[in-house]
Amino acid sequence: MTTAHETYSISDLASEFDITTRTIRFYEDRGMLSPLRDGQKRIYSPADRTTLKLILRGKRIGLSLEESFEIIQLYHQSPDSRKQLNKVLQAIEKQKEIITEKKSAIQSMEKELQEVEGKIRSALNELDKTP
Amino acid sequence: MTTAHETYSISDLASEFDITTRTIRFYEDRGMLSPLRDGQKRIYSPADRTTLKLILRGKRIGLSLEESFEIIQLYHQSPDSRKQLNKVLQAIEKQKEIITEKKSAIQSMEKELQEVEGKIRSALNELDKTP
DNA sequence: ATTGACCTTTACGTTAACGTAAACTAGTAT
DNA sequence: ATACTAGTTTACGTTAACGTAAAGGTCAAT
Repeated sequence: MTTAHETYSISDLASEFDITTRTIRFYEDRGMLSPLRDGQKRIYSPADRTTLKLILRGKRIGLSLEESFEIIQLYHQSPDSRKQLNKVLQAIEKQKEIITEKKSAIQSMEKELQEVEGKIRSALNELDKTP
Repeated sequence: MTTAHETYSISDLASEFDITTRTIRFYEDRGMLSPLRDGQKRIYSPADRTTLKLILRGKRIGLSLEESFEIIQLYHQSPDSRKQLNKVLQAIEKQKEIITEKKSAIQSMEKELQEVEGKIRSALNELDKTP
């Protein structure tokens, strides 16, 4: 079974994720992407694409690039020693806490939005009763 | 039944939420807080405190101050006309979509973190088998 | 009356995360 | 040959969200 070995140009990724090429180069500057080169041109692998996806997903839930990068490094790394493995486990626990905190913030917000919605809807119902 | 009518100084709120007074004044500058005054001093009500809490919660899930403010205005407003009520309903739907999007981003991230954790744990188990 | 704790306004400085423009290159199309 | 399209580097500019003084007011306590 061979892998497709797909590649992407910088504008491929830019248009797919609706960002500018400047943004992608900026992430590279920050050490978060290291695409291959065809002469001068950057060639992105599926792994690069995944990295980019993770960065953008992190942003959407309020992670800084630095924080997203920490998580990404957890993926792209295969530690061997017990010591290394345990370090990674600790890092994962830390990230899970952060995520848990965000989850609860979102849940509160969702709950309150629904409360407000309920009030609005009953106000509308009142208006319907006695027009 | 009387309400306690509690008040807070700026540093009360700053220390409670672990932010600086500068931050609180900045939010006021942006029109998100409008505390009463005792002479020069700012006096914050429980409603102000709630507003601040909502701002900070918004931040934690990646909302800009502007976006948080939109949500806050949904709370602190009591519209009367059917037209107004429907507008608010639309705004709520919009916010719920945003929140839903963030929820799914968080869930993906949580899921993947647990996958990585699983791999690490089984790698540790392997090491335990043949030491 | 002076120290200290807290408050105020005003204003320039900083960081993250890009935006924007200039000047250049390399391949493709007419 | 020329023009177009997509890419490149370099570098100054911008916005959001505060940080960090500076200079001063107010009130209680020593």
